[in-house]
Amino acid sequence: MADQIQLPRGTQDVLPADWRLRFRVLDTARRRFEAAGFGRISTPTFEHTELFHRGVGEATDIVGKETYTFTDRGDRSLTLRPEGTAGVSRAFVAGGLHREPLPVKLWYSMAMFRYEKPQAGRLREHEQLGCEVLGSERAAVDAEVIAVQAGIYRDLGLPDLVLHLNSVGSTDARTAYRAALVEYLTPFASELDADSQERLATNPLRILDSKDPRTREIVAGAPLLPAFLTDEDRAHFDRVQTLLAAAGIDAVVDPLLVRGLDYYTRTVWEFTSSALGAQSTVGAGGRYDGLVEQLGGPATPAVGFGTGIERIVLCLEALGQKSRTRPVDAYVGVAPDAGDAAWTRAFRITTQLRERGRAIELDLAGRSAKGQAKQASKLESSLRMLVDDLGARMFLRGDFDGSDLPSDVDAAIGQVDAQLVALATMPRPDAT
RNA sequence: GUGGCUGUAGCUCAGUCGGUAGAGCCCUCGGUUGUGGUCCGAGUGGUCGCGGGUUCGAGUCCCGUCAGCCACCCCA
Repeated sequence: MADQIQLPRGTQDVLPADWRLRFRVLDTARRRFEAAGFGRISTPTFEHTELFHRGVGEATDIVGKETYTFTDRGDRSLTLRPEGTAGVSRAFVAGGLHREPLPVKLWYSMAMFRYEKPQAGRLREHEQLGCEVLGSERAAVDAEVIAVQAGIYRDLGLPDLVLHLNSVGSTDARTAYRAALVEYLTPFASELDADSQERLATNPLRILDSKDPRTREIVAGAPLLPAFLTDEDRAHFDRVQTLLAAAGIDAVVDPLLVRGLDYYTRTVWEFTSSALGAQSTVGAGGRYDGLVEQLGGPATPAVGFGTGIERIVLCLEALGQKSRTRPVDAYVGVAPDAGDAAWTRAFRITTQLRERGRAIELDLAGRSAKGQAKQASKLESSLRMLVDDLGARMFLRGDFDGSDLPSDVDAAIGQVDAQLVALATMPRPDAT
């Protein structure tokens, strides 16, 4: 055998068994989004590199050191999307959605790419589910987006979730705060950890997030962002909290919460779960009132969130949850010593029952009669057919002889279908 | 990017002091059973992540490398 080709680092195959839980996540999200009036959107997997530089910010880790950037054969610089908001905002303008009744509500589920050191819950290619609402600065939009996100988690039954909430203020407030923070921190510059020293110049707000003990001591005495919020910012944030409370959603206000992307303004939040370990963020979001304009569109306030599907699945698995496959309605097998006529008959029965919407498993493995019976049981089929050259017999669970089906295929199918209807209205007999 | 732990069958793992690889599950077949559960038996399946080194001999010891995991970092 030739050498096996390994998975690229930080990627994964999603096998049928994995898809069962993922489908549940996607179905749940779709239901929640549609109930709230969201339409689905997809954007390209790669964009012009400039989109992320301008939109997300060159000083951010995600764009500064984690992108997959390449030059294509036409000498264009392209980047695999590391997050969803920039692309959706671009599409909002390019697709003329800004001329539709505002706000426009969009949801997506798309792969994201970040060159990071892989760990559980941290992949180089991962899938993010998320939404963006563009065209309204009302606090009700922030609260609605958070409520949809919380609703998805609640429907899925995610354990131990905590919503951390903060307001980073409007652009003016942030500029003023940033200046004050730099002024406070500069005398301590040599005592800060290396990363924070660098950020003093590039992205001082992120220093608030540092876990370095000495940096934290210094940060403890720093001016706090809430003091710099404008009256409008404060009123907006209060309103968001009031609405969340009205929706029965608990939130912990965390004045040190700062998000890693440059475009956030005002409300920012993060859902964490103790089930996840170090990568504890299940999903996070925020308002980004300046982004669309920065990308060349009309001034458009907006809010959104993203949540990692793999991390949700990890939470569900921590609960010991496994999703079951749909039980098959009937199992069709061909008698081991039968010939082509029997296979043709079995194939007709199978395809025609499927036309009626039945889930039918045809024994393509050519199992023994006993093997067929075992397999039918494993698939939770309570009805089984054994087809030979002359006709077919139908067995119910525990049935010894089976009953002969009409040799006419259409009549046989009608009889099987009627039996399935009858079984559906009866309690399923338990295996003994 | 920094530090640490771990890589043996499709899965979960055992493998002693270095002596040419095992179990359970899964899958297929057979037996038992008023026949699809139970139980019993058989079979399929592995260059021990990969590459070097030490040795008469390496799954086992050493070095490198790749990958996963944990913490940092970052974040969903």
